[in-house]
Order: sequence, then structure tokens, then C-alpha cells
Amino acid sequence: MPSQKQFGIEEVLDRAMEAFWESGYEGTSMTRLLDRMGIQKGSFYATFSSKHEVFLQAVDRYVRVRFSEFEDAMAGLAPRQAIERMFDSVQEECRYKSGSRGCFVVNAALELAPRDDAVGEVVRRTLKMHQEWIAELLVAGQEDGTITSTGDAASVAKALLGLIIAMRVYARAGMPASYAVALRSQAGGLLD
Amino acid sequence: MPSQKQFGIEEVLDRAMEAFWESGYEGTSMTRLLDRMGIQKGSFYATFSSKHEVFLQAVDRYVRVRFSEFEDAMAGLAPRQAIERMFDSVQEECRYKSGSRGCFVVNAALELAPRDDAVGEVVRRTLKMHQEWIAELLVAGQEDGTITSTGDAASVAKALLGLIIAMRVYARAGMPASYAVALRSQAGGLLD
DNA sequence: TTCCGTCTTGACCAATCGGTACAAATGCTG
DNA sequence: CAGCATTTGTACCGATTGGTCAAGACGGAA
Repeated sequence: MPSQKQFGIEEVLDRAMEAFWESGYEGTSMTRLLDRMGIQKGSFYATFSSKHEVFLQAVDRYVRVRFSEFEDAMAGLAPRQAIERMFDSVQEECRYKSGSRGCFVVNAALELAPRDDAVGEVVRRTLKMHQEWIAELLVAGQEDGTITSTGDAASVAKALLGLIIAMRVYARAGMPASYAVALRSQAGGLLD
Repeated sequence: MPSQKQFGIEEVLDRAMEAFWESGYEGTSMTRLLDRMGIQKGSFYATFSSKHEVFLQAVDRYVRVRFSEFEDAMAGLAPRQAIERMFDSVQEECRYKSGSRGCFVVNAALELAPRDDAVGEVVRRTLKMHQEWIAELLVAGQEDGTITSTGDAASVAKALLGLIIAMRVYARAGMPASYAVALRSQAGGLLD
């Protein structure tokens, strides 16, 4: 077929991400990974240097795609509504199928962060970024009066992000949807 | 040395737990596992039936030991103080070394729950138990007036447990101690 | 049509995976 | 002391691990 790349790198990376997301790094063998990516060993090693490298690129892509989806969905919303919307969308995502995959970044963090500096680095940067993003919304909400919370924005942001993380841990653990609902409703308590 | 068991099963199980706790199930090879347990392959398979079985027993032991430690530490405390103490102890545990191992149950959940029913079952039972335990404290605290929260105890308990989970996720991801502190302080906000 | 570059296919690699088997060493117990 | 259960050490198993390599099939550009 050749002379030009036959598979889109991003498309193939998306499928790698799905595989890693479901089964983790060690849990996804090269055989299954190639199967899911739909390419051959030869093409794989001609494009990426190693399984580890693909994993890093998959995490990176996940973060970029997810975050821009978030920003798009909340563009133009008032600060408080944006935060509520964020929780709604995570809750919805946790509900739609009992076997949720959780959050790829959190999965990666727990599996690899302690022994893989590259992964740890990406994870920490991502969590920090997300926390700062929430904190900015909080400050804006405090200024326009829709958020009456007393605590400082950075602390509340860390707690809100914590609740989001917990929602996705509950989901991957297979807990009932009532857990996601509870977290979503309690999040409101941190805003006033 | 024999004719009687030379190694204590619980002692050896403790060391297996440490190894799994640090590196996960797939990330701990039999070679390293035996090394950490300090026994030989022969003794291993004479005592346990498989790596998977040991993992399950390690999780089980972790839950039993941890939970009874919790209950001991909070025996005799007033409900609200018990909850605050719980957060203090988790926060302290997250702080004392930068490379925290997080929570063994949560680590196991994210790695295996979606594809290992036995693990999933234990994880869900444990989370539910912990949530109910917190909920009971909340009800007691609402009755004696030290907790003025409006929401129903079950919901708040799910959120508080979520914050504890998040603290340990942050810790394993290597986030700064300020994250644990923030979560601990925001937890108070859910009680009044 | 020829050629170049890419992809496919499959054989192959050493290393390691979890697990088995067994003889030899060991030390309590009767 | 003899008997016996248990540990140890090692050799071994087939399967799978992540990764390499080369031969050939194919398509676009010249």
C-alpha cells in the first residue's frame, strides 16, 4: 500500500490509549497492544521506539484531548456553572456503563508513578494544571459572588479535584452510581 | 529446619503485602516476591496455591489489620473527634515520606478490579464497609450536635471517604504535602 | 516501466514469566 | 537414635515477554 504512511499516527495512538486505559501498562502485552492498534510489529517499531514510549505518548495525547474537550464544553459559562458542569460531565461518564475505565492519568499514576519518573512527571504536571484551572474558576466565582466559600481557592480546588479523582476511582472499582451522585452533590457544599 | 513450620504465615504474608503494595500485582514478579518474602519457591507453593491467591490473602490481611488499627486508635473518641483523627492519621501517613505507597486497596482496585472479579469483590466490600463506618460516626455526631452538616450521612460519608482516597492517590502520585493538607482542612467543611 | 519507500508477514531472539518436581539438608519428636 | 515433616536449592517446564530482522508485496512518483 505504501510510499506514504498508511495509518494515521493519532488514530493508532488513540487505540493504544484505549488498550492501556483498560488494562494498564503491564497488563497490556505487546501482542494485545498491536492487536488493538491494528498494525504490525514492524510498523510499530518503525514508528515508535518502544512500548514505554507509546505509553508516554498515549498519556500525553489523553491529557491534551481531554483537557481541550473540557475547555470547549465550558467556554462561555459563568465560573460556578463551569464547575458544576464539570462535575456533571464526570458523573455522567461514570454512570453510562458499569465497567468504567476511570481516569487514565490516575490509573497510570497509581501503577507507575513511584517507579517511573517520566510517567510521574507527566502525572504531577497534569494534576497541578487541572488544580490551577479549577482555582482560577473559583477566584472568578468568588469575585462575581456566585461562590460564597470562605476557604482559599487553592485549597478548595485541591479538594474538588480530589472529589473528581475519587469519582473515577469509585467508577473503576465498580461501585454503585450512588457514590458518584453523592460526590457530585457534596461538591456543592465546598462552594458555599 | 523442619518438622514444624519455620516461617510464620502472617509474617511472610506481611512481606508479600509490602511488595505488592509498592509495585502492584503484575509489577511484582515471582522472583522479586519470593525474595521479599524470604522463602523459597518450594515452601511458597507448599503453603499457597498461586501468586494470585497470595495477593488475595495479602489484600484481605491488609484490610483486617488496617481496619482494626483504625478502630483501636479511635476507640473512646467522640464521633467528630474520631473523624478528625482519621484524617489526621491518613495525612500524617502521606507526609512522612515523599514516596508514599498510597492505599493498597485503591492500588489493587485500579489495577485489577475491572478484570479480576475476586479482587473487585473484596475492594467493593471494603469501600462499602468503610463508608458505612464513617456514616455511623456521622449520625452519632449529628445526634450529639458536634456535626451540624445538613446532608444525609450516607452522602457525606461517601464524600469523606472520597477525600481520603484522593489523599492517598495524591501521595502515591508524589504530589506535594500541601495537597494532603488542603484535603484534610476541606474535609471539615463537609461536617458543618 | 522502473524504482523507491513503506507496510506486511513471519521467523527468530534471549530473557523472563508463573509453576512443577525432586533430591538433599535439616531439625523437631517419639 | 530413628522417623518424618519441612525447608532448601536447583533444574526444569512450556508459554509469553519486549524486541529484532529480513524477505517480499504493494503503491506512488519518475
